[in-house]
Amino acid sequence: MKSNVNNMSTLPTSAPPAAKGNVQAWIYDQIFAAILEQRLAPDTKLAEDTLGEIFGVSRTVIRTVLQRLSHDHVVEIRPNRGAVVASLSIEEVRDVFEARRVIENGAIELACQRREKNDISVLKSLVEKEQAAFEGNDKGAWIRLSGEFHLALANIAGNETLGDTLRSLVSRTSLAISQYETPGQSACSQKEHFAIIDAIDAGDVKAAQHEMTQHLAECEAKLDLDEQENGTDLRAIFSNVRVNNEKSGNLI
Amino acid sequence: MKSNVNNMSTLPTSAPPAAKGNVQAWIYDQIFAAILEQRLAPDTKLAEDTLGEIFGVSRTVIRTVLQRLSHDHVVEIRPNRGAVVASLSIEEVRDVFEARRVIENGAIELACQRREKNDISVLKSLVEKEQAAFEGNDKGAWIRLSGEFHLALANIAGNETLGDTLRSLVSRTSLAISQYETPGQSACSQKEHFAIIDAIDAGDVKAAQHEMTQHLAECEAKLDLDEQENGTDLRAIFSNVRVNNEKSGNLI
DNA sequence: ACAGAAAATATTGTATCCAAAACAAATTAC
DNA sequence: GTAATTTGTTTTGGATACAATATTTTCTGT
Repeated sequence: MKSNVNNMSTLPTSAPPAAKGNVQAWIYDQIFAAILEQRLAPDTKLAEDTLGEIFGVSRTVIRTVLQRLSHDHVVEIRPNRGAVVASLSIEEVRDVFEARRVIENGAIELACQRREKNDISVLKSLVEKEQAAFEGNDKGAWIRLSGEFHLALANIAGNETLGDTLRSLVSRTSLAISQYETPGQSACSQKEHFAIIDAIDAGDVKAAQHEMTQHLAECEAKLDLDEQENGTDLRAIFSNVRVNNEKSGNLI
Repeated sequence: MKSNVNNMSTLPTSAPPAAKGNVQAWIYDQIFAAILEQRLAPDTKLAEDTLGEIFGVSRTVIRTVLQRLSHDHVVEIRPNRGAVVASLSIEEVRDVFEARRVIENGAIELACQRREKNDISVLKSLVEKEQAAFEGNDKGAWIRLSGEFHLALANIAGNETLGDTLRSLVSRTSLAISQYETPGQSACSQKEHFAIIDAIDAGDVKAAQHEMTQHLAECEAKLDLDEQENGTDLRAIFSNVRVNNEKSGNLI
């Protein structure tokens, strides 16, 4: 009842259609995976009717799936205006990384207390798979496996609540990457992952936390998070400009 | 755009019916508040039809609301068997408190960095309201305000993601209390809240974290979390008993 | 030709309807 | 009388129909 391998919080993969009755879960996974693997870009409209036709179900079930996805912060539902693939503001991306630092360092503390013999080897084999995907240029698999490593870590911590929270944050990190990544910058994070594993293996909480903090900071640094022309800031950028329209006609 | 007072993650209160169009949000708040204030006990069945009649809407909107509540882990939806007020296992309660320790200690670190002049007084007035509710024996308000304090703290930390996560955890804590509280044990947590505030006011991260850890541990200790006869363990408890039915007739 | 208004179209929100599953009751077999 | 099966009722899951709200297109006046 308190094993480390059951009920693991995992990321959706493009699994087979599943048995009957699970259509809903299957569609959920399909859309989720498409977003995480960046086949659906942020702000893409997700019309209920269209999706219903694609998956051969009515709007009803699409609607519940979209609601679940919006709870995961992976799609955004705007009242009366439908759902779109979520788009994170720079502020939100910073928050997500900060939250991850807090939660994952907490998870490390617990993982060091509760780790069992073969936990470390499980982690290592995950990172090896990740490395293979990276070297094979399978970006989708790489992003997914990279997240899977962090979830496996939370899993060793043995706290399902914390694991679920992290799952949501990891998904949003993938979204953030697809939105803000800088072209050539996909460096190998596996080295950092191995460093974290080694510190945990040695039972050195502080060191592991330091590596994790470092790792997350590097991930964030690889993104292009400089404030630039967003729709909302357009006004500020052109604050010096004064145009002759009827409302500001008395100025200048 | 980065104020500490806007977009605060808050607990639902029995607010007025709201404008038109927001019926859904209103019903959500009504049910949520009823659960948090313990007017709806864990495992209470929440039939779609009944709720629809009560609130004068169709099952469709009730279903949406129940789905949202289940995302918050406040109700549980069992496939083909409807929704009930969520009931936490002892394991889950422990996880929730552990997760809160991790997240709230992280929030304290951030709050100490980012606190502004009147943040402390806001916290203090919240705890004073809490004390009033406690002394006035208004248990519903007390539980809500007690949670509100923790959310205000996360709010000062200025990380909305962390705040949302904590909101969910605080709700589940209320549920845990209603399920596992020991009769006479509702001691005043206000003293501990004030201690946390003072430490933050002094900018002493370590001390504040220590107080928080202590506070959460005391809350958890007030609950009756001893393993006892759960339905699942009945079999183990009566493992010595052998009854004469056709299947075990050959034994004894 | 362009801006604004108005009509047409498309999409979401809600209610209702039907099918499938779960639950409760009653009947039957032993 | 008890256990199991069958029947009837209730409740959920999903599809469709209709209403309300956006969005797009067309039309009109300057």
